Amino acid sequence: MFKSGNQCPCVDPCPISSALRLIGGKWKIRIICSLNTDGTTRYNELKRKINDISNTMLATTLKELEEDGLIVRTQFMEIPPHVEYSITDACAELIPIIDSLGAWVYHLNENKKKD
Amino acid sequence: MFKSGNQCPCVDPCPISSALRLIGGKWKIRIICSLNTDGTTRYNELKRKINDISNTMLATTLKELEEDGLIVRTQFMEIPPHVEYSITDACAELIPIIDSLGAWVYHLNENKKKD
DNA sequence: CTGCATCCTCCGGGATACTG
DNA sequence: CAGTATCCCGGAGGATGCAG
Repeated sequence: MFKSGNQCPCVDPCPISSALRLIGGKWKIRIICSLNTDGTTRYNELKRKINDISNTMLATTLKELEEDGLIVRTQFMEIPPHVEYSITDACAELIPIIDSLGAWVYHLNENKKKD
Repeated sequence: MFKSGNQCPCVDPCPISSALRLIGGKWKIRIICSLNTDGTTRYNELKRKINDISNTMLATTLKELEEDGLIVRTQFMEIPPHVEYSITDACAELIPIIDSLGAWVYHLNENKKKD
């Protein structure tokens, strides 16, 4: 198993690179953070909150996140259509990790200002 | 300041997206992990350890990592040239974070197998 | 040994229009 | 409302050769 505390094996598949593929790309973090902050959200609501994202990218990114098990899609059989998205428990466990990533970058930039 | 524990502000510049830009791309994690595991390493040694990387990508990626303050380049004024690379303290602080990312992906995949 | 210059390919991502 | 279909472009990344 993968023991936390180990160094990256630097072999394929590198688990860290796998993680970066899951949350990489231009929009995934934005979507995850939005769903985490505001909870369950509908498609068009999400589109309004995440500025400048196109339908193409929102739809394909949501599909990828769902396939990777990071978000859940709930479809209500109504006319007009009604679909809701929310993060999974696995994705919730990711939040503190990416949060510490943000803190790390903050400190990195603070130290650069001193130069 | 950026307080750990906060949600991602989902505004530009998102600190998490900034972090992903610093360590994203095809080779950065590989290089960081290699330098972290093996310590100070010369250019060609690095090229041998990181399989399939071209000179173009190794050189440009190393330069980016150096500009971002993640690695240090030490040049010895010799003929033939002798250059050594190692991670900075700031980069060392990143290791446990990306390590927990790896652990997170591992558990994500384990849970998928049960389906 | 440690790179840089050049050229090329592929695909992430955007614009626009259309649909059940 | 919640997406698909289609076309397109720029930039990340690869191959090869040259240089100090």
